[in-house]
Amino acid sequence: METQTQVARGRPREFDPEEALSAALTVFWRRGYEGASMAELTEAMGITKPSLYACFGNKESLFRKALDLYERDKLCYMKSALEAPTAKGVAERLLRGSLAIQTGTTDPHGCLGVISTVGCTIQADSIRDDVIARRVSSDAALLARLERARDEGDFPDTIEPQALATYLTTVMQGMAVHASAGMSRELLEQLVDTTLAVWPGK
Amino acid sequence: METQTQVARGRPREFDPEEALSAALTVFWRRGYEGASMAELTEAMGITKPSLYACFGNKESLFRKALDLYERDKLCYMKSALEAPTAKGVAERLLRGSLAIQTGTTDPHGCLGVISTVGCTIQADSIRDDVIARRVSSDAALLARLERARDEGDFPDTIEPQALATYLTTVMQGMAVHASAGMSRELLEQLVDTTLAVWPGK
DNA sequence: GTGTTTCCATACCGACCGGTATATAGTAAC
DNA sequence: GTTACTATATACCGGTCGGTATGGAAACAC
Repeated sequence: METQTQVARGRPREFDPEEALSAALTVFWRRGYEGASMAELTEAMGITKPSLYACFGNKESLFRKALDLYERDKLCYMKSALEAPTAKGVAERLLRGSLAIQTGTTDPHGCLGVISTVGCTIQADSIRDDVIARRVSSDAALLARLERARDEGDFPDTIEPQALATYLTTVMQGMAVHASAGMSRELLEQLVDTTLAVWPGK
Repeated sequence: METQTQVARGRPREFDPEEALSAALTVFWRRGYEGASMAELTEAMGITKPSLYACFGNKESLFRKALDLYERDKLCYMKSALEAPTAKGVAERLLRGSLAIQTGTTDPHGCLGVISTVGCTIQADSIRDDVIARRVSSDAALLARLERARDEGDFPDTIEPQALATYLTTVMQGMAVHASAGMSRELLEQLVDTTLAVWPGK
């Protein structure tokens, strides 16, 4: 069986796919899936439409690859956040991590997942479902972490881990909406502080 | 000066503008401003395009009228919520009111304001700004109410009324995102209970 | 060099977008 | 009835959408 990488033949491409994908991610982030036109995408990526289709498939395929990049580069803080020693520590890392992403100076404000979930409406149902499915899997990890925290006595037994997980993701999503609407970083930091101030337990 | 209402002349319209507007609101609610096509709108409203344009102007004007209807019919609970005796009472009325709207059995799930804020991207900046402006004005009323609550000792002085207002609207917006994503009413009720359980003060 | 493969650029495709011109049908005033 | 006026229905407008056919340019193997 031939496992060797195929030898390059013919004219090599003149652009870097990763850079182009990063540019596409920025456009999707700012415009949403349906709001991003192929014209704006190709211009931001610095390539022409045939090059885009040859390299990334169609628009939907491009979006999924951009979503992969988003999870890998922007949502990596979530995994490490779950390693905090207490439930409140997890919450703080998640909230501050969300804040950092959603109010960055270079990237668009808001959360790509929220934008895609709320904004995709028409034929993009499969996109929407995909984004929601990804969210579900990350929520499951958070739930498992909070169940452990409950066993370790991080918060009162009167509060269900599921309820606390839903509550925390709700604050993060609401923060994304506020960030999309242009709320200042100072107010969003105040929001994080308030959420932590009312947080039950340690 | 002639203040009498103008006498009807010519052929009267065959549809009820309020019913048509209500149908348009449902479409905008489910699809967002840009996702709602004139074809889908006219079909849902049961009228043809010329009738729509003659009665409601253009798409943007129709949306603003639908937004007025939304505020009048769906967001009316907000005003009465501010009349609750304590800050926690205000929060509970707002949260349960949001929940009722966003998980209704007939209307689409989620909040039209959030959908319009997050989803409008391209040429619809004026729509977006309008929705955000309306939100700002209602937030100001909430802030004033919470300042009074602070003076009345409803919650500790360590928490700023502004911070608490931002926090509460954040939970409501996050709830709208979850509702748009299809979260069950049971989980959302649990979310409301949790938010009230951790609420600071009375 | 030649042949082959692949990339890039342009022009184009059908479909749909928001919006409208035109013609017909229907109602009120007279 | 006639006239004036307005709603409706159909067909259509230019523009943009996502996606592609075509032709030439560039780099590989030989």
